[in-house]
Amino acid sequence: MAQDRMMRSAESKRRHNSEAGYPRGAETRARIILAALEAFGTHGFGGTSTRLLADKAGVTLPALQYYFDDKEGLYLACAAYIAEALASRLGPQIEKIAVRVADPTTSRRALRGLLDELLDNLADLFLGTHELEKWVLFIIREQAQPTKAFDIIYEHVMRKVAMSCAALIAQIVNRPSIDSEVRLCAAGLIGQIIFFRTGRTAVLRFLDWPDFDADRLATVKVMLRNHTTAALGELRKATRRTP
Amino acid sequence: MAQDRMMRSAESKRRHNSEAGYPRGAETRARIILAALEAFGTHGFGGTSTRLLADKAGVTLPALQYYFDDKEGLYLACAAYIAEALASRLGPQIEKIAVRVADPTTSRRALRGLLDELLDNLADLFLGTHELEKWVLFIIREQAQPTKAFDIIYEHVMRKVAMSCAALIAQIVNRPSIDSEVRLCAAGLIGQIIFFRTGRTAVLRFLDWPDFDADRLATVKVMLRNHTTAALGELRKATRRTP
DNA sequence: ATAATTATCTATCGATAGATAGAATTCTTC
DNA sequence: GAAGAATTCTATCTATCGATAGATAATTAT
Repeated sequence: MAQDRMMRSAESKRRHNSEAGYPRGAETRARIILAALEAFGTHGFGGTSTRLLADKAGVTLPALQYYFDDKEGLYLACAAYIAEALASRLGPQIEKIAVRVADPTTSRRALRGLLDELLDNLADLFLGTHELEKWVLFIIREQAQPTKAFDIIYEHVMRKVAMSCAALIAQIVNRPSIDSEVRLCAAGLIGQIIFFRTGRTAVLRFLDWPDFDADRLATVKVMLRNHTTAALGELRKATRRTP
Repeated sequence: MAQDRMMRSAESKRRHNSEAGYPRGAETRARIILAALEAFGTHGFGGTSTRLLADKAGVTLPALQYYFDDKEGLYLACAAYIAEALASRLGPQIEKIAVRVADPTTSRRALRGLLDELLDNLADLFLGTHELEKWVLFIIREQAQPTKAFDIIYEHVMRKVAMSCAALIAQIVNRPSIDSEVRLCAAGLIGQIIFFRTGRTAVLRFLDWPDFDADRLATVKVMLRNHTTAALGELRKATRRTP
């Protein structure tokens, strides 16, 4: 029995038993993650102290170790939370695209519509003002300097979205979706959106805009759509040259 | 006289007299900045300890306070260094563009050539492998979370580059360079390049590339050029609709 | 040469970082 | 309502943080 405790202690120092918990514990855990998401997004991992995290979450310091072992554990839990939240938000659309792409009767016009829908959705997600806004900062930081958290978000969300985008483009220009140029095009289109978020400060200053309000976001979307049309056109031209 | 010393001490705690220095001091100062650029870029401001900075620069801790007052002062000095380095690297090209844009006899084809040159240069700067590579990380971080350092870099470099790009586009599509759509187009084109750097990890993983080597960088540049052609085409079309 | 200035060092400060032990409390279950 | 598990607390540890004092060495000016 003492042996048993040693074993248990050896495999994990965690005191919190994650498989069996009281409702109150789960709520506290969630509260900590929500607070941490904002803090990590705003100040980064190094710039956020555990005491600040505890304060924002309305808990005492040891609660963090109790639920997440250590600071990094909490950080990774935030990444997992984001990955799941985004996956559940984008999942249906991605599945729908997979179905329509697999269906040979789907018209090119319909595929293009799905692509616009996907990019619009991403633009709203990254540039619009909503509850996810704080999380985006977390992702942006991970892009700039990937940690383990990046792997989590990439595998659960980014890869799927990019694949989805590439599949649509591939079908539209009649090429395999593994094609480098197709994937490069997908990356470029998605990247343009992401940039307007990562480079937000610079872009807004350059455009002399106070913010991406609804009207201005619409203007950006128009530009994105034009670029999509243009990019697909160029890609199709290239396809005809080397069929 | 004692009064005088008090006054001097009050106006600045800095012991290092920046206007009059020995050559050796200037060299040490430069060495610290170079080391700090890499460290700050890699670990961020909060993640870099002054002791690490001192070690990397081969100086002792108080040297940092001696030359830069405090950690933040060193950080801002890094930003100023980057701004100047980039300005001197891109300055000639920007001036050349200004001259050619002001000259009404410059052909549209020539303007397009200048635009491609500018974007190619930016792609090399941000995606190519060279001595500036470490500094880029510093900028990327500032994009994600702007501090005072961002203002320095933006005003000295980004604004000028973006203005230059917008001026070229404006002239090509025959619109004023203050036009929102023109600036948005410029931001989009530059942004695409920046994204391939900020989102480097994700992009490389998605494309299953190990790195942006010379060949692959060339492929990216081709895509950028296609997008430029396409974007200008769309913009000109829009101009004809609303002249 | 010597005085003044500039540069660098050793040693150490107070503050805060992340983490933990162990007691006290709350909740669930029987 | 008592036992036992889960949760939260107070108090504290050690390591490291950025910063400074004050002495010393190096360089230049007179």
